[in-house]
Amino acid sequence: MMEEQARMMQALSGVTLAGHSVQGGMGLPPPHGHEGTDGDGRKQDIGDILHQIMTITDQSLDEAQAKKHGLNCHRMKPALFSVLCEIKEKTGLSIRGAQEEDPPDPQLMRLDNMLLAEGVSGPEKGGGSAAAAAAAAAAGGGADNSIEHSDYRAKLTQIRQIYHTELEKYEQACNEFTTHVMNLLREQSRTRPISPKEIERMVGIIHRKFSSIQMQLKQSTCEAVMILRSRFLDARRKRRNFSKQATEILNEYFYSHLSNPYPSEEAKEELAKKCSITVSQVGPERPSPQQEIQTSKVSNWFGNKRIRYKKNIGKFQEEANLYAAKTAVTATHAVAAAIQNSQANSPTTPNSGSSASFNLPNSGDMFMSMQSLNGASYQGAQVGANVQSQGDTIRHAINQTTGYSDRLRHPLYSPHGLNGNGGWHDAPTPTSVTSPNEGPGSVHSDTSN
DNA sequence: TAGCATGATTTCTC
DNA sequence: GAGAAATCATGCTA
Repeated sequence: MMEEQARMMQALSGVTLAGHSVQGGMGLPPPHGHEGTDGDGRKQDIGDILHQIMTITDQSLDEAQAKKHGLNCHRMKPALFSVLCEIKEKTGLSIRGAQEEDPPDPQLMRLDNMLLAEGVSGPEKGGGSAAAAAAAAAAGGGADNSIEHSDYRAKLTQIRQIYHTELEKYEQACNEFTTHVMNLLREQSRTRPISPKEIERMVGIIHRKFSSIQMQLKQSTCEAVMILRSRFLDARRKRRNFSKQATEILNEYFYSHLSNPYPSEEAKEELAKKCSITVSQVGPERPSPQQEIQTSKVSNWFGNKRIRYKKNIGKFQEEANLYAAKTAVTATHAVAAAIQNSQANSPTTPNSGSSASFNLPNSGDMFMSMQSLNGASYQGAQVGANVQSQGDTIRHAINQTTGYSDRLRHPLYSPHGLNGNGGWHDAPTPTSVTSPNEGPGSVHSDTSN
């Protein structure tokens, strides 16, 4: 430091002051009239001043204050000050030259791009829609995942809000600190050679420091988004078993349509609605709409069931028999009740039975079984009005119950729909899918398969 | 905790 | 795009 000052002193004795030589170039009037000795006098004067500046720190506070005041009022002060500023500026420029041309930080660019892509930074447009859409595509469903998406979006919005709040805070703090430092430097510039450029430089340093803090914020925000994303994707993989009731409904449908276990979209929706009661709960929380079985889940279930059934018919035989027996009993009771009902009521008012909304057996299986139940074809049974009426009522009654009537014929139910290759597609597709007695709430079997 | 059950996902085919 | 088949990953139970 002392060496530097000495160098400056040395430089000052011959250096230019804003382009002019010290001697006669300062615009300062010679203190005394003798040209020959004036130069030496001024040099001595400047030397004195510099000596005083250099030794000011060695003195007591009071002495230093007094000397400072004297120096401030010295006639040479403005000139000397500008020279010092010039020297500082020159040295500063050489240091700065290397620093200023910083290439954009690739790490920062990556973070910025990611935040933009995730919808955290940049204009708000339903934050993270791209990510959510990607996740939706991965899930293989559209609207089915809307609930999860809304959760994801809600959490992303939270992150976005926190990010922007923190960013604002940082910017505010940066501005406040910058203003404070600028004021301080301006204040000090009265006693120290601080040029405006130097203040600018200082501001730049402060901004760089604050942007490094911002980078940390961006980094942690990115991490939060990644965690959220991975959790969201993991959540899709998590499963909870369907409730017993739901499984029974699905099984009933499956075994009643064993010749063609491909529910149509409507059937899937209906089944989804029917099964939406719950999925089995592990915790104490109550079922939410999120837990409702959706049509895609129904598709999954049927896909799994078909495959597993086909792979191990023997194992599922028991289950099939169980459902057959169970529903056969119900069906028999229903038939008996229907006959009784039809006899008690007016013969001209058929279909006055129950109004169950979910007619599982409105399928080819059911229609075929009706034929066998009547001991003749359905068409052949239409002999008289009463006969027809009774036939309709019985058929309706069975329709309203379960439709495992084909199993009434077979004490041990066999999967007649499976072909030799183990596929269902070549199975005898029911000729009539729309049973003559189809109700508005009935579920169709998918004939496209 | 192992082994089975089962819902979800991925890959491939038609 | 729907379904088959394989596979993954979690839930459940003995």
